[in-house]
Amino acid sequence: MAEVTLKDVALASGCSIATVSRVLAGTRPVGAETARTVRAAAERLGYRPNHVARALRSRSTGTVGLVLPQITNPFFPTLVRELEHALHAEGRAVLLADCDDDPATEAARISALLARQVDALLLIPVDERHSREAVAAAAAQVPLVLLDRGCGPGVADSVAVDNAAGMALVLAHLAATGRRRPCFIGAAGTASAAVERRTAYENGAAALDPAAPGRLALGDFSVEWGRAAVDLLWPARPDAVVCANDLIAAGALQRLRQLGADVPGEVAVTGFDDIPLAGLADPALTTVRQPVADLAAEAARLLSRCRADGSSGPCHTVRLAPELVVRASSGAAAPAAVDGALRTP
Amino acid sequence: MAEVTLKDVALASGCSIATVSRVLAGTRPVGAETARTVRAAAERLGYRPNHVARALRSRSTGTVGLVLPQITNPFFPTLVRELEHALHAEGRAVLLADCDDDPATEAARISALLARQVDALLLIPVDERHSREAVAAAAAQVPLVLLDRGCGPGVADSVAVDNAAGMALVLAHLAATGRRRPCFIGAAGTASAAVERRTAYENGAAALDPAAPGRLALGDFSVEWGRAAVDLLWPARPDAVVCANDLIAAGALQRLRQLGADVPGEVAVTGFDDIPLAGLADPALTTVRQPVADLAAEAARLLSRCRADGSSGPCHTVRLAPELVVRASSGAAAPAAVDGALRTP
DNA sequence: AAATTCTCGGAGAACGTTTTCCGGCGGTAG
DNA sequence: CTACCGCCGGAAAACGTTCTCCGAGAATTT
Repeated sequence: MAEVTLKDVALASGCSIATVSRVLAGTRPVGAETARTVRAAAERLGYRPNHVARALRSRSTGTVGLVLPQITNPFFPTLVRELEHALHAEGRAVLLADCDDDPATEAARISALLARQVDALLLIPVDERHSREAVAAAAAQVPLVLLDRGCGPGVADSVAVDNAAGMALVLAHLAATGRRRPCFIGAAGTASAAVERRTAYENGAAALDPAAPGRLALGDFSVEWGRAAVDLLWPARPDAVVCANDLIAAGALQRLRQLGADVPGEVAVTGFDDIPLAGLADPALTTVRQPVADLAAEAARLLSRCRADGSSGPCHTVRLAPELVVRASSGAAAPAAVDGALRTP
Repeated sequence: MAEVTLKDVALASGCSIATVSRVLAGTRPVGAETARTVRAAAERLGYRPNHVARALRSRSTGTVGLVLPQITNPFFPTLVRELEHALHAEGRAVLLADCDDDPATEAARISALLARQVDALLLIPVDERHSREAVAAAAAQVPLVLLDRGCGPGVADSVAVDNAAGMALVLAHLAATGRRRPCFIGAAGTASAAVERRTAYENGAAALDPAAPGRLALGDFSVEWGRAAVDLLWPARPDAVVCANDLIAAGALQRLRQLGADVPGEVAVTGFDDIPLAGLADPALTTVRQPVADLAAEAARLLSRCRADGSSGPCHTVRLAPELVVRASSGAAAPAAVDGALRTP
């Protein structure tokens, strides 16, 4: 049925396969009259080019692999969406791979994708260190852009949000609204987002309180850890809980409410990423919004670019500016709570 | 570099291309000695089969297209994850397409996928009615399994949760915990999930209160609508708000809290789907959990099956049983609130 | 007017597989 | 000893494109 090939069109239009290909692909000028005939025949027969054959011959499949740690991480879906749209707009298809947060699975997925001759890879590494080898190997074969998280220096092009700037926005906001005893709930490990946000906190918090950089707890990027960390940090009665991402913040918020703490009166809570959940939390979460659409656009741009290059040149690292989104969770502090002396239940 | 072809292996192992292909693909028995040599040569040279060439010759790309309305809908990521894993386990790759909740985009994505010669399609239709034509056309070309939502009778195989059973579980639970004046916030339109959940409510709620089926508000599956609908229904002082999905329930919960309503003392709230958000809401949301992993497994199974068939046979429709997850939002009703007379602020 | 370039179209070789067909070789049966 | 039937291996034809040559005629230059 739908098996109309170039040959059929050629036969129907009375010219050669080569000519038909040229007309349809526009690779070379062709006589106006012939072109018309060919196009008419193609239309009439309902010709649809066979991408597989085209890929075999032209050594380009028009697909890019998108490898990510866990699609269920609520930060990723919006990113995936933007990427899918940006790529589709260029006529490329997206091969999706979910790594289950496991570097071994990640390596397997990468080589599966490579075996399928993807033109390029978009990759959010699972782990800065453990992903490195597989990523470097892949980068040697196809254009590869790292997203959101880095993967060691000089491995591949990368585009991410400026985590330090984001954290600085948060701290400036807290300072401006009179918070003086912040603490930090972050993630351990070597993932670049974890490291950058943590050190940005440590560097910036000292301006508020020399002891502040010391008040931090490191776990992972989960709601559960947010809950647990509050139990560790709350006894010190901070007036702000700065979280390394929104999931942690959601957990912290939940636990603080359980403990009867007044947010934001007594203690402010901030997140990072601005996932959909952030606006729904109670109180709504002050957070740092990642410029997801720009991230995707930039990644797509880098991809086209490093395909244009031979393959050489140093790695480009693009950092995009985040935006502070102030919501209820960092609203006005209760005036009485200045020194933590009197606190209403 | 990585351009090792069958020809190279053949040359290195001193036998023909055909033999190498047979050894590596295992399509035909081959002498033990030869096989060993070939395998050794392949190993040594680091041969990786070219999936594109294979696809061209064997007319099977080993890819399936996954088309969904909006990856940002929080119910989908877990489903996508399970599907990706199930498919990858069979050695198939997933081509992802996001439709932006728009039937026209959906049609475009479907034909793009078809042009790329996907072996099959997994599709969550945007709209029961508007998706129909494109879906039927696609189903004529490749095996196609509908997921989560139907698309009119007899169009294609489909696997979904038993929405009626899920709603029945909710109503039974509400009845058992003494709720007598339920209301329903649902979605308008013809999407099968919307229709099935709505009619299941209408049928089941009459047992609690003859007037209950009348208390419903229809909008869409969003948080915003959940908020808005509460303003419509709360004046009638229901003692349970049954929502058609978790997003609506989250919005309803938020608005009810704003209005000072006591959940669950005064009014219970239930959702549907059990998205990650449900456990995080305050109070945690009672909801109906979809058997996502089973859904994915069943879809994968159907896919392999209808590929085995010629293409004929009637459509199979698989309905999986959901599970009620009881959380705080439908806990014990306040004993005093029986007739809505006295209500504590 | 002859020589050169330019334009347009066709024949056919790739691309890397799978698969069909065929031929040789050893064994068993006639 | 000849005929037939495995078995195993090779040659070569697909699969549907793209792209490189080539050649014929028209257009331009010398």
